[in-house]
This record gives sequence, C-alpha cells and structure tokens, in this order.
Amino acid sequence: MTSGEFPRAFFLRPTVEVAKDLIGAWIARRQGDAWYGGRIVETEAYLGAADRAAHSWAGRRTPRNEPMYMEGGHLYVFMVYGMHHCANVVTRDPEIAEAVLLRAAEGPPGTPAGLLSGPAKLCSHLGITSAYSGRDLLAGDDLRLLRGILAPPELAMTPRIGVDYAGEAKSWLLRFIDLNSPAISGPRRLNSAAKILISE
DNA sequence: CACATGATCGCCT
DNA sequence: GGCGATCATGTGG
Repeated sequence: MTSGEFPRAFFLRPTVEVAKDLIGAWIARRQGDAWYGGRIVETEAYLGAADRAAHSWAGRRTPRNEPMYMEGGHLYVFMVYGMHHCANVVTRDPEIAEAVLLRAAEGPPGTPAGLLSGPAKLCSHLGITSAYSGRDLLAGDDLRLLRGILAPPELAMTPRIGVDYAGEAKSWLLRFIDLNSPAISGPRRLNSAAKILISE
C-alpha cells in the first residue's frame, strides 16, 4: 500500500468500495503548524436514493444535504441531535448522492483511548463542524485524507448503527470495521446480529 | 455487558 | 411540531 493523497478517481468509485478502502486510511487535521488525526477504523456506506437511511433517500435534496450531490471527494457534514456533528466523504459522480460516514479512528499512541471512537467524537476532537460541509478534500490545506501506510486491515461488515427507522435498509451490511482495532465505536459491537468476514 | 434515558436544536414536512 | 447517521451517565444482571 502506498502513501499519499487519494486521487479524485478514488472517490468516484462505487461507494461500498470507497467505504472499505477508507479503513486503514488516515484523516489529518491541521492546527497551526501541527497535524492531528488518526487511522480510520470504522465507516458506513450510504447509498443515495434507494437507501432509506440516507439523507438523500428517494431523491431528497435540501440545503443541508446539497454536498451529497457534489462530485466525489467533497465533504458532507451535518448536525444531529442538536449538538453533535457527523462527517461524510461524498462519493461517485455529481448528482449521485452517496457518501461514506467516518465513524471511528485510532489516535496515535499516547492519545486517550476512545477519543475518536464515534462519528461525533471524531468530529468534535478534530474540529470538524458544519463549516466544512461542501468543502473539497482535494483542495483544502487543513483537512486531508491520506492512504494508509500499514498492512491492510482485516475487515468485517455489519448492519449500520442508529438507523432502526430505515425499514429494510437497517439490516443492510454497510458498516465496515477493522477487526483488530480497539477503537471501534460502541460496546464491542461485533457480537450483534449479522457479522461477516471479508477476504481481502 | 445490556439496556434506558436525557440533553438540545437545526432541519424538514 | 417531531425527530434524529450521538453520547454520557445511570441502573440492573
């Protein structure tokens, strides 16, 4: 696995592929001269108009989710529960409103365990707010995604978290985790219903 | 560990 | 008006 920035084409691929391949990638945030961040260990795919759990379900298009309709590689950040933010990487071509939710990352050694374990905690501690919604990840200079430099992770897939309202889509296996990471969100969320190993 | 609850407000119907 | 792509805390087993 090589290191460095992802090219635009990476984000234009099928959303599930992007969600898988972002496991093991790094998210980096600049604060002055220093960079902070972590290794992404948990993502979820949101599949646009056909996906009842997605904000773009049934073609919904509002000021809030407008970034989902942008070209892959942009950021879609929204607020939930009036107090938390969630960050998504938009995928595919313009007008195809799909995205990958960044759910958890592992901080460098020495950082408190669980600091980035959860979509809202990740945003909070990396300072990602609604101000970043609609931004192009390939254009900014203070928030970047970088290819992983470690061995490819062992992946598992499970249903997504917190989408019980989504009918049939709630059981779709669109959550991807690094099996060996201690930083997965929630209380050892593996043992619930469906879990499948993926052979890389 | 599993589950339940409250906080809190922007966004959409 | 109602409802979350969450989290911290509290209870009980």
